[in-house]
Amino acid sequence: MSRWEPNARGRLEQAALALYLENGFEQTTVAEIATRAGLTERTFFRHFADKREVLFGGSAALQGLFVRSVADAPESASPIEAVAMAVAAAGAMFMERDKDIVRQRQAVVTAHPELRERELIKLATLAAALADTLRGRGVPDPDATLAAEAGIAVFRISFERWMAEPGQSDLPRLVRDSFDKLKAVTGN
Amino acid sequence: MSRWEPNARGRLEQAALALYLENGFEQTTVAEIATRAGLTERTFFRHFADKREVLFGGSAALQGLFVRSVADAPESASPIEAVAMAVAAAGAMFMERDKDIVRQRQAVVTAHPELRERELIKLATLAAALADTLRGRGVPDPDATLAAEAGIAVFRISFERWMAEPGQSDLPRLVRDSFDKLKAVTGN
DNA sequence: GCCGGTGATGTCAGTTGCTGTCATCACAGT
DNA sequence: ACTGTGATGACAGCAACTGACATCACCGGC
Repeated sequence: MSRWEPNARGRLEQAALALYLENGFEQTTVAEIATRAGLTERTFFRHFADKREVLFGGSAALQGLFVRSVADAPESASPIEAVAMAVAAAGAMFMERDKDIVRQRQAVVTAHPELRERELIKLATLAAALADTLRGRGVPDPDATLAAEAGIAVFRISFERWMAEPGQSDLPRLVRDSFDKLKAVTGN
Repeated sequence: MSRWEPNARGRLEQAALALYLENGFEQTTVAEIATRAGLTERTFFRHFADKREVLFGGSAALQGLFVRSVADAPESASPIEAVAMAVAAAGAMFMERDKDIVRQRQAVVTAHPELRERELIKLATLAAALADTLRGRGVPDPDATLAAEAGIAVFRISFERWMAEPGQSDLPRLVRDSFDKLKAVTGN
């Protein structure tokens, strides 16, 4: 038997989500999270920069998927098409997960402004990375930034609608619909 | 002579901006800000909810201007046109201010992730208010949300470009250009 | 099979953001 | 002159976060 139980980070994430759901974000203390995970407060801060970050462990992987999708899009694809493919791919990724857990996490985040702040900066960082990848494909600014920001906006809106729907609705399809709506709204 | 110097709030705002510029955001303590303003830490927190909020005193007025502009747009205006008018009006407002101070404030905000978080949630709130006003004009979702989000994205990008330019460039014009670019990028 | 390095954790003390509570006292209205 | 009010100060306290140092199973080399 090893000295420590494995997956300390995962245990902290689970404990945090559970406690945030049960008692609310501000009411739960980092010490409580750590204790429930069988660790100490200091160890929590070795795994996560702050009390909010524990809910955003997956953002790096999401950004990687986004960036790879844009980079791998066919040369012939326009900027907005490349972005749309990436957003659809990200949507597909979310559909592979347990929707209840995704929903729980999202409920906590949207219920607490401090967590919404963190989510917004994650999405902004994602948009910046997307724009950067587009520039790498030779797309000039402001086109690159605009396409990236528009893509993230569509992603957010589609994700929200997906959460709101009860069954196993098709997220990539919602994404495509929202892109069409955006096209219509911006000028036709 | 009155018991207290007038404009405590304004003094706190000035002191905070100066200290954030001189020493950085994390390095300056609230006690220092209060002392420079001739007040106490406790009084700071009576005027501002937290250490970040002191830089965002103008956001309520900005949101008011946005919402009023959309509400007052002619009935014949499409959602995106109404939003574009509001963004242009906001741009005009910024041009009436001392660009150096605006630039200083923005430099501090963009240099510190915590402050960027706060800025992002202010803009998100603004977008939500905008969407709400559009719905009040009879625009259904997701069109209202998409138009609002697109408008805020354009605002952000135009504002950034305006900050980057040296002279007294025309912000409302940058806004119109960005809207045209968005239209082109999304495929129209 | 022992041995020193390593990495994840624990312990503890300290700073700072932020809050609750009560006291103070110029000012305005009566 | 009397009293209520509002902005402030004073003080105590909690929780987030950090730095410094100790511990000790495990791993690789010998």
